[in-house]
Amino acid sequence: MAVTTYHHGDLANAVVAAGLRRVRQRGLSAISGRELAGSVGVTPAAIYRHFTDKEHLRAAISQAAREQLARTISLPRPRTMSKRSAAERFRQIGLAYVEFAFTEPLLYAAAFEICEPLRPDSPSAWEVLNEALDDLVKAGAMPVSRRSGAEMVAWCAVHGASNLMATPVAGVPPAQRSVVIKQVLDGVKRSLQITP
Amino acid sequence: MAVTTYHHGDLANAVVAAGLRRVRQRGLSAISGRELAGSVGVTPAAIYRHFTDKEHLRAAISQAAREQLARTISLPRPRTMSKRSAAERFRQIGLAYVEFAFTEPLLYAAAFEICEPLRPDSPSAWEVLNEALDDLVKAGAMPVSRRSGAEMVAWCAVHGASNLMATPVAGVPPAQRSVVIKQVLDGVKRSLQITP
DNA sequence: CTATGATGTATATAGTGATTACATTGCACG
DNA sequence: CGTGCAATGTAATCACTATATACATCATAG
Repeated sequence: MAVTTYHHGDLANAVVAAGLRRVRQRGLSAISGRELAGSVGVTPAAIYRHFTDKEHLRAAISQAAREQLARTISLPRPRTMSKRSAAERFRQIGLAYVEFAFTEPLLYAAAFEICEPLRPDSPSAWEVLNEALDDLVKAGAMPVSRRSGAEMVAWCAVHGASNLMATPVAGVPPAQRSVVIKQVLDGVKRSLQITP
Repeated sequence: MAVTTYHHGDLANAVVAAGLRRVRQRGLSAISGRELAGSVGVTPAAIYRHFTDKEHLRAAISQAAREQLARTISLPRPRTMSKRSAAERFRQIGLAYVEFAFTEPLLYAAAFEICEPLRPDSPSAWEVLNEALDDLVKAGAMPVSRRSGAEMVAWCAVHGASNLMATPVAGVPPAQRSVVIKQVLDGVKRSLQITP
């Protein structure tokens, strides 16, 4: 295999991967097609063979960030679930979500900065959440009557918390964040009448 | 007063105002210093007498958007408040928040896109919310024990709902939005044990 | 008045997204 | 086995943008 080939072979993926790396440091709005092309060892115009637009490129990167978030919150799912383990897993998923927003704030922001759904190639965060809620009902840890719309109640709370704390618009000192998260998660639990 | 003066007189404010107009249509990431300067009838470089950076300019516009949001949710506050009216006002504030995110999605997004706090010159949404919560406690519509951290529980839910529905990352058809909002607001009410 | 600092202009540079014409190459089909 | 064609990358170019510097104009304090 030659050390350098005229054709890259996997430019689209390579560019998105490089884009993700860049986003983690400078944010989605700071990426430049030229710089990305350079970092992959390719001419700027080559990108336009794989992405119609810069917006298309950014959308692909945003999509990749969303998939990374989804993978992060896809906690292992035991075959049989007790009330306790279902509730615990649900909580852990929420924690993983805000933790992702914390440790990778720019990546998290990028994930929701563009939402034109280029079809995903892995289960979305939305699907992970719904599965966990179904498990709660199946395990008897949540009344069926609360199931409808529960995704939104839960996601809104967790997503809002992540948003507000990842970029400090509210004056929440970092030391207090974990207690805020606890309050929010307890609020969801109370609101959805999750029992154990 | 001459029809045209060499000195504009109020460039900083004029540029931010023009920026807000632009943001409502194309979003914060689409503003260009040159175009803004042109639309105010001034040379591009003139902006840099008032803003160090393009980032500084964008931060000022974002800040202005935040102030507009805060004004929108600053509903009139009756002198004396019953349990019912306090709870009702609290709910209306939440509704006004998501409604703002709905009717001006790009402005709303811009408000939280940059959060370096250039000091505001009007009460923030945060302050409006805290005032409403204090009123709830004073009116006896919410137990004091729930007051601590209540801002976060409420804001996270409403902010999350606004975020998720203003840019449709979740597949929520517009017709169902109002019922989702109702569920979220009811969830907050239940979580904070607001009584009437 | 007048000079001085604040504000706007003119001009220039480097980097950006995008388009075009051309070069190279892998691969399907004879 | 070629070989020709479509896919992919390159070179050169254009219009636009942010930003810096030197200069013009003005408002106003002394």
